[in-house]
Amino acid sequence: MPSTPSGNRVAVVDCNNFYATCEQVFDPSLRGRPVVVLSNNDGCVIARSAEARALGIPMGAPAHLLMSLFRRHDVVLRSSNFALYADMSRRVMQVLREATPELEVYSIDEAFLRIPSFALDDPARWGKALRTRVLRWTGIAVSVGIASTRTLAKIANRLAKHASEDGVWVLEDDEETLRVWLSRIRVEEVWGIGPRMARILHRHGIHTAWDFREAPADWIRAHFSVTGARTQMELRGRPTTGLLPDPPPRKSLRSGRTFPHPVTRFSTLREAVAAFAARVGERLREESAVAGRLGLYLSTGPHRDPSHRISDMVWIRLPVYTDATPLLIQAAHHLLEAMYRKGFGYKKAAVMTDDLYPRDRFPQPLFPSDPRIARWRQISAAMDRINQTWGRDTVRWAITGIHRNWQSRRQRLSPAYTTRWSDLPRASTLFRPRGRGRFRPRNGGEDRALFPDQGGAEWRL
DNA sequence: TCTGGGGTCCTAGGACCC
DNA sequence: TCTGGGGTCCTAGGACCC
Repeated sequence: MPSTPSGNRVAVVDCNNFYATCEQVFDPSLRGRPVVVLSNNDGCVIARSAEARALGIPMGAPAHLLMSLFRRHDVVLRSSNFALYADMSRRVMQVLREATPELEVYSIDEAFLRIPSFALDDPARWGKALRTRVLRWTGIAVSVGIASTRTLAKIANRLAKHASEDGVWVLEDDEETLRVWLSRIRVEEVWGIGPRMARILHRHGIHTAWDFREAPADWIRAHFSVTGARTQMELRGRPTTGLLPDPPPRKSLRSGRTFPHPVTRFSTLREAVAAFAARVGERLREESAVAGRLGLYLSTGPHRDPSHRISDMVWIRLPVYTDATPLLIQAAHHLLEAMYRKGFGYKKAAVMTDDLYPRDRFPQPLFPSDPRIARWRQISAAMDRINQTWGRDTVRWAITGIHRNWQSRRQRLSPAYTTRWSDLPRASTLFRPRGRGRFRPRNGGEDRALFPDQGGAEWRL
């Protein structure tokens, strides 16, 4: 099939069934079996292996409703193990980074890539080579969608998953090709069109991606603002944004949980909220950022009686831009005292910060700030260093609780294969894709012991 | 007995200013 | 005290994403 070389080609590379695949890579006994990864509290299905998908297990379904199905088909259940997935993600992205001059990491399992100019003549071949390389070096199968805009590339990626033999799809953007393929994509499957937009569109007889592309532009703009207009432009082959190779600075940070049981006691809530605030502090310092506002969210979850239902969110301005954990905890507790209502069973809580600035150039306060804050910063940073060396929560603030019975159930957790020494798999159990592949060491450092042989064929794309 | 966690962007509307 | 035009900044909340 001849392809038209084009100066503007974007690929989206997306890991297939990412969490489930990560579990299978490190536990060979899971390969070929239906594997389901569960959300926090082992609550609902957030990932399925191909085998589990084939059983008709729906995404997002509450796990307890599916227990008999799980038993009948001997489905393997796993609690989500984000330390493992994040580490595997980093490895995949590293392989991608070596294959393109421009890469935007879009999510834990997905990235946008600019196709290198030498590959523009035959992007499909390049895509296949890339896919092979990722599979051999990480054990993760990916799908590659290639087109002239991100939105079209996302559609190409769907086609790669569902209509292609080799996991790669190049979607040309001539009128005829687009008419054929966009007519087969339901409008709610288009990136950027959610349930609300879809409802309105269906009411107006717009059911497919092609219908949406062909709808009057001013009507789209009037009903769905610039967001909808941009999506339409992209479906017409006109890019509306470039890639963002350097991740832009974060604008907000949050930490929170759904509790395994409703929490009524103030003291328990106080512990949990302190722990979330402490986690936000850690993240701020990791990102070298300071926050100007802090918010607290409390919710009882859905309740039969609306008078027993709470879903509150309150923000306060911090006295200074800060990343000092004690100050964040104080602020969160201040909000909690104002918001807490006796007699309610709280199911969720979260601490969030926004108005973030880089630490080295944040707005200076008019008056010198409390000298204790500098001290708190030092203590927080010292605790970070200890925890980085010896593992998360080696030292922590006493107020964040000892027993922590508000914490999630994670009864089916896989080992931290790649990030905890004691959980390293033995060489004999290691996954060896195609018999010859090896994992690449991420930095020539700690996993050299795990993957001593980093040789293998030279790869050229 | 339930149904995760963490983000971004856009718009409307109020407060405030000249 | 009233009038109007024109602007900025901030925040809440909705919608969407993975």
